[in-house]
Amino acid sequence: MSDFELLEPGAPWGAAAGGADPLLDGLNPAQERAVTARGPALLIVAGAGSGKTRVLTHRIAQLIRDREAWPSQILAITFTNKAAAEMRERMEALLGSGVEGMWVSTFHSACVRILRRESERFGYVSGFTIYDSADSRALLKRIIKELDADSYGFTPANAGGKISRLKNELTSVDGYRATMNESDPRERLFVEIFSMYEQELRRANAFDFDDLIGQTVHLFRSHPDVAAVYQRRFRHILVDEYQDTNHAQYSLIRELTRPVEPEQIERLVPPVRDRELDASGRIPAASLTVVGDSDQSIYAFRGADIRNIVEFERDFPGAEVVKLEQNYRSTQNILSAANAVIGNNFDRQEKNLFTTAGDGAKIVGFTGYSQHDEARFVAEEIEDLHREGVAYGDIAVFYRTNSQTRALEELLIRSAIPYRVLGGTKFYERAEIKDAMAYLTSIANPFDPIAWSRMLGAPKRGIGPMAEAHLANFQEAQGISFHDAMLRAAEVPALGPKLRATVLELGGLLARAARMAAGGGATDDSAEAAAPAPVGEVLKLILDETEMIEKLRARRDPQDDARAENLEELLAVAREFDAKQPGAGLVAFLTEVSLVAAADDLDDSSGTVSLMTMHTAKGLEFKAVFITGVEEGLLPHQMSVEEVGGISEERRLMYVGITRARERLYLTLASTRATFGDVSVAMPSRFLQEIPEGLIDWRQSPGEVTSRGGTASRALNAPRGSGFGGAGSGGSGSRARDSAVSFSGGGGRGSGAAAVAEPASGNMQSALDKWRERKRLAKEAQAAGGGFPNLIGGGVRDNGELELGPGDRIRHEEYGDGRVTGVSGSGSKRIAHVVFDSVGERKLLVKLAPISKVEG
DNA sequence: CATACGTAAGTTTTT
DNA sequence: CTTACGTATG
Repeated sequence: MSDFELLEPGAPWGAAAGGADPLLDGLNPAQERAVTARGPALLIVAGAGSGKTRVLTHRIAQLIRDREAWPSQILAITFTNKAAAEMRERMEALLGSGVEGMWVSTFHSACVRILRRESERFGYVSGFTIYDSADSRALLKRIIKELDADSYGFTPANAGGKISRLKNELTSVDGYRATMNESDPRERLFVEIFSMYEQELRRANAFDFDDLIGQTVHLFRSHPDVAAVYQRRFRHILVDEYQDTNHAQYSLIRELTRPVEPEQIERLVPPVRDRELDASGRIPAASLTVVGDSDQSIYAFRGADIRNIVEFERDFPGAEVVKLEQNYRSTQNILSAANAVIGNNFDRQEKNLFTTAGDGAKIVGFTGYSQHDEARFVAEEIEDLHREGVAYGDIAVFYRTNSQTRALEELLIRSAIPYRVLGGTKFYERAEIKDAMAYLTSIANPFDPIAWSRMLGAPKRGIGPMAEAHLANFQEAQGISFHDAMLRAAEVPALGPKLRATVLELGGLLARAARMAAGGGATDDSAEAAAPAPVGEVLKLILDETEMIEKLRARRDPQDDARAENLEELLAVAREFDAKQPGAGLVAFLTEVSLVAAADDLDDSSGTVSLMTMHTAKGLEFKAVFITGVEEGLLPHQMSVEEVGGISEERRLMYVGITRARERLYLTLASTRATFGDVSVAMPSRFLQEIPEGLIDWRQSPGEVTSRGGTASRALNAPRGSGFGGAGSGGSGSRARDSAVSFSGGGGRGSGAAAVAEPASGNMQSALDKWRERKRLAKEAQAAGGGFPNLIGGGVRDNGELELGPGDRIRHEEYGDGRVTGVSGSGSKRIAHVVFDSVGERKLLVKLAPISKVEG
């Protein structure tokens, strides 16, 4: 085993180096204990930013360095693939060599790996497809239609949700049938759907997401000899984010940490040596380390069970618990806010994060009139931060729901701020990408009806539902693959000569591509026994032969151009995969694509602002963080308000968001929010009131902004009563900047009119200026067609041809007049640098900014 | 069988 | 305001 080479003599450090262990250098006592503790089980309660990744990597490094374990005996479970890659990298840096054989991966990746090795044992083939939620829904749609279950209120979404929940609880069809209410016809129908769904998955040689975990557990339970292989191999199992494990994942860990009984031992290969055994003749259970923080449990909706961590000591007798409470990430102000918010959850263990980093800047609060106003503030602040020297890559914008990205993106584009949206409508969810991927999936798994059916229809080639049904019937009757069925299209009488030719041609293409992908067998026209072709080449063949890209380009919809580009991007991704993992093969590529998580897209070196949901943000950190939409109904989300424990979970989400920030934290909201057509009133989130007043510097407090969203003048005269208690309404820390005006002192709540009527406590002149400014903005917004002070006019602007050069005077709808100092970039990405008379320097995307040239 | 157009419905968070 | 789905038309 090459593992021995890890410990080269003369390595810069080592256990024998004398004096302090470099792996413990700079750790606090709790962290040190978490690294050095040995025993059957260890729970590391790691508050946000307490250095748990460091502890985890150092712990593993120590195990390997001191020869307590080979890398191949370690299984480390992380929450995302990116975290896994990072951990592996840090480990290699610590040990100064590779860590081949060590499994560092997500639950899902680890399980796929096991299933691919062992799938034959229960009737699957190694090339099985992994169905994403869309595929599952497609399958359920057919089933529900076939059973006429929609008249009972079943939809692919609700049935899929219920099945997913059951699978996370490891409940099988039979298990559910045994406990259900027999007299409820709806229940019986559901069992029918569930049962058919499982049957179809099996026929399709496919697993859904939840199966990956559940079937692995099932495999271990039904095949103790298989389980023994992994129980013996993994001597140290480490699980990160343990608070978000569900029952299936918990059970998997349980299975893996069982001792190997004597009756399994003799069959193990390579033979078990005596020193692997304990006194009772068993291979002792693996040592388990879990890291988690129950305050950061935010995945209850997908079955995460907080009890897994709360009851850890009961589950694993002899467990040691180490608490990490010192925070190395955030300033005291940020931590105080986080502690204050989470302190309102009643059912938690008392825990207080502290830091020695100092107070730092105050948290900045801002209330916009609309989400556009809010987004504008975010964009401006990002520009200011950037001017201060904060890199774009150190800034993140969080939100509760993906739909909030729209307004933010619009403003970021116009401000020429480079940004990236993580998650959301992901690349691999785009129709054209799924179309192309369907070919690859079908090649890897010719029994997959979902991929096959998608492939038939894209691009359009005259094969419709009828032809598909005939072929599918033939396939089923013959018990052959879809590909073979296509090659025998001549035996399907219902197909006309034209269709038959089309089907045969497509079948031929698939056969050719499949031979390429499989390699090995010499084909009739080439004598050499080829190695499996790179994925990129297979995909290239598909794209060329189907002319998917050309067909898109031939249309004149500009959206189709973007789709064509996406396909080219996919080809680049495939080639990159080939270069990175030569010879890994098609199935490996498909697996990787299936299991990418939203946060995996994050590229630290990209130099862009990152936009993401607060769920995606878990485990990440940024120098500056904006939490947007801090409103009742959004955060906490309306849906969660009625759920039991919903508010607590939302509060944890807020806590996770706050604790991502290292130095600067912004909390923003809007007083009105547009959904669909109309505008609804938004009230400040209850979580805002839980943050001590003195921690927040309100640039514009909720009290200053009407909840009625009329014109600006009405806004100023409207009564305050937005339902917001005293907590933030008295922003005292007004900075001398354009949008910062404090109208009232801290106790000014309840006075009928804001601003103009009560300028005494503020600065009369600035209040009046502000009022004029708002009025002007409101007028402009109305002229632009909005019924309320939507500060951005509707419609897509295109200044494409606008010629600008240094010295030109321009007028901006929002910032007023200014002078161009320079233009950079080219084409649609031309950026004008403008010094505005009112707000100073701004960078604007010429194509989209609301500007016009002023005759000079 | 494909396209074009109309209408209805729907927005929590994700591996 | 979008997206998905159904219907009428080529």
